[in-house]
Amino acid sequence: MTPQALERGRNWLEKGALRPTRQRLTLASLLVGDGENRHVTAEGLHDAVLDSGDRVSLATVYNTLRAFCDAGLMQEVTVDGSRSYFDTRVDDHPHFYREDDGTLCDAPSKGLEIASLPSVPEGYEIARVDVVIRLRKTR
Amino acid sequence: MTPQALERGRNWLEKGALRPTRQRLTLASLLVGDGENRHVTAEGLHDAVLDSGDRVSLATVYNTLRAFCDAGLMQEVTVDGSRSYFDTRVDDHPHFYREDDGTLCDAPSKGLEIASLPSVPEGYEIARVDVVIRLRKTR
DNA sequence: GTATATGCAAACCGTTTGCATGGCT
DNA sequence: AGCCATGCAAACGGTTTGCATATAC
Repeated sequence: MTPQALERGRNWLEKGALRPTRQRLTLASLLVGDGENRHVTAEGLHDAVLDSGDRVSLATVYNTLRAFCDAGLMQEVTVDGSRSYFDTRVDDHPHFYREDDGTLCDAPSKGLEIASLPSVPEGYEIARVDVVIRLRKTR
Repeated sequence: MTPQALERGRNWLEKGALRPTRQRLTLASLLVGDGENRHVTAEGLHDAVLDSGDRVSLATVYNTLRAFCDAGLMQEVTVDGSRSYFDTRVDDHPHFYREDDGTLCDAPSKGLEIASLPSVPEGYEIARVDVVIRLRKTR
């Protein structure tokens, strides 16, 4: 955990008006410490914490990821019914999902062009358009 | 359960090379008996069975929906981490998801136009493109 | 007769919650 | 001091599974 990563984590928490507790700083640094977008599962992030030598309970990882989402710092992405993914990038953008290893990553959004959207039923408006491009290994 | 619905269910099972047991016929008739596409959850379909006066165990509903998917008769659609949806329409098409009541339905695919797709990572090909248009009530 | 499907209840697994403790401001 | 965050373990809900029974072919 570099000082810079910690600093980035701290700023990020501030942006969400969340108190910089030890656990939140640990998670935040792992998530945004290098300035890259990240796609994690609760379990995966928990493992990453343990690997880094720190310790945060799994329940707190869940609660904290939820708190990050509520604060608008992250976004929940649904690609696989059995697990939730959390994305540090919060704008509406397409994802690649590798079916072989369950990995999620950003798809270059410039490549995707949606020319038109179906007309929406009366009384409703579009909250978000989720695009998941499922990838399988070529054999 | 009309004779015609039963007949449709029977043909549908045949298409998937599945034995026409009482339970499968019941489910099949409810799913394709009127020729319309359907989007169901296991729980919802189970309720529909009970409402129709028949009886199939919930475990069998789950197992049978899975069997239908394996046979290529249905498709699993992931929109909400907490539940699985099953769709009788098996081609690649966009969905409307009403966030207020958790209802899933087909979006008119003619309305959606994807002009171009992001280039796919080396060694992978596109298995499917899932498009879920999340709808919220206008207030 | 043999393979396969069903039902039940128990196992399962990711996630959430209640409650007592500890830490931030 | 007061409020909010944390940890643990237990609860939870949707889904799957093991095994004995029943059914299609």
